[in-house]
Amino acid sequence: MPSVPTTTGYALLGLLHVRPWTTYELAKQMQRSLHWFWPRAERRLYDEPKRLVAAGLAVARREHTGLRPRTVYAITDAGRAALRDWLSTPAAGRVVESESILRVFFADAGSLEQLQAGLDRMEAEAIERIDALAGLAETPPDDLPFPERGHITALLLRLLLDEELAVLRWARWARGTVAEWHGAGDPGSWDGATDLAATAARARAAVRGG
Amino acid sequence: MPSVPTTTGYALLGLLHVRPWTTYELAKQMQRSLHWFWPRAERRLYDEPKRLVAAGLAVARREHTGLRPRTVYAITDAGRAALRDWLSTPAAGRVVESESILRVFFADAGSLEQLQAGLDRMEAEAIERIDALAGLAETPPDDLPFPERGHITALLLRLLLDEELAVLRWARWARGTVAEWHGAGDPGSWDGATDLAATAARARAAVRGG
DNA sequence: CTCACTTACTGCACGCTGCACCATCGACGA
DNA sequence: TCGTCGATGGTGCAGCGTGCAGTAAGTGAG
Repeated sequence: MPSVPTTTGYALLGLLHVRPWTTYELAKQMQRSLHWFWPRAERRLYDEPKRLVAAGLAVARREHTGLRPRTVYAITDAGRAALRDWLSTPAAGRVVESESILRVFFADAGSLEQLQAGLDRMEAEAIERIDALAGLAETPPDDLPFPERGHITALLLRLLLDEELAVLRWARWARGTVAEWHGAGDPGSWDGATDLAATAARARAAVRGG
Repeated sequence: MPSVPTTTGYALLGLLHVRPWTTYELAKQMQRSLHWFWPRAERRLYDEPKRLVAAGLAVARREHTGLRPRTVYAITDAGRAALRDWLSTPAAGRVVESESILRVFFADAGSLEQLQAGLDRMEAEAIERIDALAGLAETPPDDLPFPERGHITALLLRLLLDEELAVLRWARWARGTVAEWHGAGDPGSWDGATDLAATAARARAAVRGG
């Protein structure tokens, strides 16, 4: 028996709370917005709504475009109630998965050039993501699909942009730092311990300084 | 046929490159370090090394503690070569999964109190993680398990701490901001659009300013 | 009319998780 | 000496989730 609903189910329910969508629209919307903090493959979005319907949290309506069928999902009152309740339950912790960081962690198994290429790639990825997020942020309020949700979008985009900026700044700093190393396993005269102590002190101060 | 090896397989191979480990030690080590950027359940670490052995990238040695058997894994030359080659392949993009952010995104389906509790929870989680990371960072160099890898640890801890600090600062700012809202769906007189435009401009400037 | 792109899905192998379950070892106190 | 508790060292299984291949119809540009 599946655990009705999963977090992904609630994510879909949240979208349905805004308005009804076809499965395809749900999938696209997922890529455009939820993708940044709840990435799920398109494949998932063809099974999950069926479970919401089975649980009575949504209803499906079969429609047609010419001969081609399509399914439109809408939230039910039970669905709205479930969504509201879910917002009070404890959230799972934040998860970061990064192959790039993993490669940095094992950099001493390879060459300095490999490490530098990885850092360049991380900087480029951060810039790409910042460009995309800034593009979303610069959408004039009149063009927003759901202007009544603009304040929430503003809140979130600031978080996402700040996270990416932290990665970007780090990548540039790291690139400059490793440029002075003698190899991936040999930092030359760079004093990592002192730098790290300063970082830790800065972090402790930020925590206190709240 | 499995795709030998998966990224998790290379992660294990990277650990074996440092020294041989028992499965149990691999699992614990995974929780302590890789967990921050390549989280995998302990369960996985009992199957994955077997595949490395099957592929000839590692060897297993059965040992005994009294009657209880245990398996010690070590990397092979083929394993070292595979790891080196992997470091040159393109990395998958960074993935962030956060139920907390998801709940903020759908905050207008609930109450202002629910949103505020979520933000408090995010701040607390960030502080927890910063404490843990700062604790690692403050380990005196003499106590490091692998002092020859200290420069890499210093690089990484700075990234992880900077990311968490960005979340912490945002959570505090967001908490102050929503305190003036009239409801989760009603920002009162708060001008999110202007704030967002400023954030976007700041981000664009940071990208250029490299 | 053709071709490329979008819309709208299904099947399947495999990665991965969480939980339940099993068993031994070592240290500690009653 | 016995009980028991935490660390060690695993396996089985249901179910979530991904990526890719495959199928098919609508739509617009040239």
